[in-house]
Amino acid sequence: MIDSADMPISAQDARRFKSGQRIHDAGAEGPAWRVSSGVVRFHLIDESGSEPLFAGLAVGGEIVGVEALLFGRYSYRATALTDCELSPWPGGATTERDSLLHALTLAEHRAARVVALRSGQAIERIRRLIRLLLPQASAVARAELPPLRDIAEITALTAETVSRTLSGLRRQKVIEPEQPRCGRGHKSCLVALDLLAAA
Amino acid sequence: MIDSADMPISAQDARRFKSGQRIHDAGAEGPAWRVSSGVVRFHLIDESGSEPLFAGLAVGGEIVGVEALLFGRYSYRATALTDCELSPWPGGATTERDSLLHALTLAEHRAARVVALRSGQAIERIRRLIRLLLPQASAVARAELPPLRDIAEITALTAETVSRTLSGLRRQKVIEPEQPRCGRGHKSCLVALDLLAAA
DNA sequence: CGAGCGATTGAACCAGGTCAAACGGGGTGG
DNA sequence: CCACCCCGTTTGACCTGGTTCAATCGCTCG
Repeated sequence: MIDSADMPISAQDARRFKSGQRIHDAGAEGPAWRVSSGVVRFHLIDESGSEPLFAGLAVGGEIVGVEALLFGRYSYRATALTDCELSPWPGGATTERDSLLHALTLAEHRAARVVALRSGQAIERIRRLIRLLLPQASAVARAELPPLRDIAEITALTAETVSRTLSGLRRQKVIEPEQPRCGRGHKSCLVALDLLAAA
Repeated sequence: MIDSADMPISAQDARRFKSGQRIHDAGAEGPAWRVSSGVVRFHLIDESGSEPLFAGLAVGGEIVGVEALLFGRYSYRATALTDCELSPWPGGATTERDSLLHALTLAEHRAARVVALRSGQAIERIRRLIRLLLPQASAVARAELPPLRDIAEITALTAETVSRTLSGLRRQKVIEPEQPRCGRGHKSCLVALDLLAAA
């Protein structure tokens, strides 16, 4: 009612997270969320105290944290891979049944997506990930890349390999430097899609 | 009514598929299914005519082919990785809402599972896959492995590497030979779990 | 300015890929 | 019944893409 004029439906209590920010932690309580934009990354917290394992990605439209609706607690840690916006789910006006089925359909694609990000040579994996990070569709687009160690974790490569691969892409003018080196605030180079189609 | 005496609830029209058998094809019409036992493998049929790409696995309890409920057609090809049993979904007595939420929760784990199968060294991947193929829980268990090329595809290795790795495991008595070499009917070696815990 | 952290770059190494050959069992046809 | 073929598996030799280890750079923040 109050401020929902130009927002997507039922986004009144949307929450925004900046790249790298924690969304929820494994074992914590909270609602399920619908991703309205951006990319969310999941971690499986290993019981044996070792560091969290990459466990998946969710993109716009998908639901995260459903298990909390059934069991009361999240199973995974979720962090924002890119800046993103989430709203509590289910929410608003959609028919619940269709909403659920749609969510389930999207969830089926999640596995295929991460598989693709770990298939083929380093350069193919990274191109696919960059594509995923770009705002959909548009033939030429820009996006800010996450820290190399995150890219490495998702693609099952090392940060060094990612760096070398990105350098190659930069040399071929597939992506633009724009911030070649980084300091504390993790921001990496921007990307131009152009040639990326040939993945 | 004829043969449903000792079957699980709502499994009247369960269908059994033998390892390697096609369950449904991308673009075909049909119901969604619930996997009651066994492991189902998905393929994404590449539009450009190349061979199908591995796109995920579903295990007991999960729902496959939901997209057909919304769009009328399957998005993936599904084949039986192990002998398995499916029944049309939704079916029977469960509260539909809970059933959907549960399905959605399981779907969230699918991505984590395939990621794990493509993480770490060859031997770890294969151990994880074997674990997945074994009937749950039981400390010592047996299962028949799929053809090496299937294992290779799932773990993002080559059939040669899989063969060498399995030979190693056989040498270490982690798995048992039982059918070391194979002919036309693809049946591979059987497995004993015992040492598999140390994955 | 100095510390800290991520990115970059180089050099050596190795796990796994690639190519090729041989094997073995089941199925098929004679 | 036997010979042959097909196909998945096994094994070897070699090669390479990516990892590992380590040094350096650059930016940001204190």
